[in-house]
Parts: sequence; C-alpha cells; structure tokens
Amino acid sequence: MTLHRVTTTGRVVDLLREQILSGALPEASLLRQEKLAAEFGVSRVPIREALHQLEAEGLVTMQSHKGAVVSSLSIDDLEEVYEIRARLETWLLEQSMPLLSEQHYQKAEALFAEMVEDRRDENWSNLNWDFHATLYAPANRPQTLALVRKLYLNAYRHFPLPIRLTGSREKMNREHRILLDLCRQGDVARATEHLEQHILMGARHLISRLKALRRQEGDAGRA
Amino acid sequence: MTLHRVTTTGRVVDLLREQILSGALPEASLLRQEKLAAEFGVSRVPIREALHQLEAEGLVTMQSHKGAVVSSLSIDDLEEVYEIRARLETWLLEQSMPLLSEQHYQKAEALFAEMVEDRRDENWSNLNWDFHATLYAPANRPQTLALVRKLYLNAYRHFPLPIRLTGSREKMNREHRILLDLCRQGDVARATEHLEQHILMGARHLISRLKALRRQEGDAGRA
DNA sequence: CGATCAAAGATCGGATCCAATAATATCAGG
DNA sequence: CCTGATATTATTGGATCCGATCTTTGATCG
Repeated sequence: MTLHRVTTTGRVVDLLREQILSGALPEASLLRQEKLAAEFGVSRVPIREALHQLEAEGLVTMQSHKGAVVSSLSIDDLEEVYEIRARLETWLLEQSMPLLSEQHYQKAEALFAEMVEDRRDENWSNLNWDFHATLYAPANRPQTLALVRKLYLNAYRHFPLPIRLTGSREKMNREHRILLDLCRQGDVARATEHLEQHILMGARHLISRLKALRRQEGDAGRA
Repeated sequence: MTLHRVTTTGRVVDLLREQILSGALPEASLLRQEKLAAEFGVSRVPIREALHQLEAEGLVTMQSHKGAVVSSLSIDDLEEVYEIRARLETWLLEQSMPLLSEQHYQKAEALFAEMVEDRRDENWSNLNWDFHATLYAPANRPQTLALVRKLYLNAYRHFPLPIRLTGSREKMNREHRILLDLCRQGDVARATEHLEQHILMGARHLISRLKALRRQEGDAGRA
C-alpha cells in the first residue's frame, strides 16, 4: 500500500522497532548513537532521526545530551493498556459479529489451526493478532484496528517470547476455540464477554510472569 | 513534568504541531524544509528531525525526496475517531463518576462558567478538554486519558475555530450543564448515555460544517 | 581519608557540505 | 503542434565537521 521509497532513516526505524518489540533490545537499554551507526554502517544522522521518530511512537525516551533509552511500561501501565484493548476489541467484535461471513470463519479457523500446530514461538504473536483482526475485519473500522494493533504490539514488547507464552498456549488455544464457537452461534453478549475475559486473563498471566521475573532478578541482584 | 532540556528540534516540533493543530497550517500544506528553516532561523537538520517526529505522530506525511505535507483525515476517519472517543470516554466516566468529589465538581463548574462567559473562541478547545478531563480524573487512567486527549486534538485539527464553533456553543453549553447535573445525581447510565450522544452530536455537527465548507470550495473552484 | 572542584574525555545537537532523486524545462522527431 | 527523450534545476537525504553539554577522573584542600 504505502510504498515509500526506502530511505536509510526509514530502514533504521524499522530495524530498531523490530528489535525493541521483539525484546532483542530489552527495556532500559541505552542506545548509543555512535554504536548503532557503526553497527548499521551509516552515519549518526539517520540514527538520530530514527530515535526521534521512535520517541514519538513511545518506544524510546530521549534526554538531550544524555542519551536515548528503550522506554519501559510500568505494570500499572501495562494493565491499563490491556484494559483499553479489552474495551475497544469487544466493541469491534460487537460490530463485526453480525457481519462475519463463512470466508472470515474459514480464515480464522486456518489461523487457529496454525497456532495449535506450530510449536515454534516466533510466529505466535503475529498469528494471534491476525486471528483477532480477522474477527474484527467486517466492522470496517480501520482507525480503531490500527490503534488496537499499536496497543497490542506496545503491550507485548519487552517480553521475550518464552516469558509471554510459558504455560499459556493451551489456555489461549482453548479460549480461542470457545470464542470462535460463540461467534458462530451468534451470541454477541457471551462472545464479547468471553473476549473481554480472554484479554484480561492474558494481562493477568503476563503480569504474574513479569513479577516473578523481577523477583528473580531481584534475588540475583542481592546474591 | 517531563522537563526535557530545550533543544531546537523540540521547539520546532512544538511550533509546527501547534500550527497544525490550530489550523494555521491547513491540511495538505506543503512543508518545504528550506522555507521553514529560514523562517525559524535554523538549519534544515532540526526541521527534518521535527518532520520525522510529526510523521510518527501522524500529523504530517513524508514522501522521500518529494516533500512533507500536512496529513488530512477523511470524513470517515474523522467520524471513526469520534466514535472511539465516545467509546473510551464513556468508559472513563463510568469509572470516575462514583469517585467524583466536591472538589472535582467545583473545578468542573468553574471551567463550565468560563466557557459560558468567555466570548472569545481561542481558548475554547482547551477549556472544553479540561472540563472533560476533570470529570474523568478520578478514574486514574493516565494512559487512557493521554490517548483520548491525542484523539481529541487530532480530530479537532485542521478546522479553524469559527468553523468548529459556529452555531454550536449554546448547544455545547446546554449539554455540558446536563452532563454535570446527571453526574451529581449519580445516574451512571444516563450520564454515560448523555456523554456518548454529546460526543457523537459534536462529530455530526463538525462533519456537516465540513461538508458545507467543501461544497462551498467546490463552487468557488467551478466559478 | 573524604569531599569538592577542575580538566579531560565522551556523547550529543546543529551547521555546512555533498550526493541522490524527483520535478521541470528544453529540444528533436513525427 | 504534439509527444517523448534528455538536460537542467530544485529539493531532499546523508556524511562530516564543529560547538555545547554531560560524565568521569583526578588532584587539591579541609
């Protein structure tokens, strides 16, 4: 669609965003311009512009003459983002459900099957998003969908995949299965209720894992 | 709060954002780097970085080697943004209403009175936002509030004040009065319902004014 | 021995310069 | 006179250089 001509700054932005969202650059990492410039084999200018751009996206915070760090979400913020998602996604589903066609269901089923079968974790986030987005598609709310997607990625960043998924895949699969069935049955109230719980449960799981991780790190720090 | 040390880029960002949101730079305006640089008395570098930053915020769109233009929202997009606002703000009110204290009411009343009395238009947007935000404050949802504020500004931009307000001030005032009273009565259901209608009516008014304006421009073009 | 201040080094922000790309004008051919 | 190729110009993107600011180290003094 938007086929911007590739520019160095743009590529740097994409690379850094990818690394931040994937967790390769954990939160609070220092981003030295010179280091990144050398790493990517470019001058510092596109790095600086990329950092500014990412700052506007909320992924890094910059302090002038001090440096840029990968920004971090507090647990409260994380929870709130999930709650916003729940509020908006239930709304999307409410609108799209009456309009879901067999084609949408087939696509959702295919994505669901892929998520069940694929044992590797790397694609899970994308598949999960695609699954949800498929169910919301008929609502025809591009702005809302883009916003929710941004929140989705933003909430997931910083958490290496094993942390996100450990002990929750089967649960997620079961919930997705139920969600699909409820949609097919046309029960809007129960489907949206289930979706809300699904999202909020995901938040709770992620937060408990995160707290455990921080406790662990705290212990390591004390040792 | 965030007291970054002032940097040229930062100031340029703030200036351009202000000009875009206020309508001084109408949508689809071409933003020539050299022109802006001369205007602000700086080199092109901070201009470029500012433009990139604003692009990430969604206020301008850049095409490499072609230039930057002030981005525009379609009418559909505008309507959708208002609907998102309605969905989120009713949620905020729902949570905050039980927690509203006399202090909040007094602040809201003061802002309301200011909006009624102040015949000048310049402050209206800010006062209006502050009024709404005051009612949502007890919900203690900083992320949501920041997001809604962004949507609020984004939806209002491009519309010179006279267009936004003509023939709607009295209506807005009446609706605000009712909203305040419903809050005081503690009727959550009716208050949120009223708020939703208030926001959606605002959208409808703005869109009709916008369509009239475009029709008018179309006629002028044909003449 | 610890604290404070100064100087050196590191890093960032901004200006200038150069290269790459798109828009525009010019000219040849039909 | 119109169309298409080519050259010129305007504008952007990127690299290098310079000045400003922050950090760190080390020396001096209490």
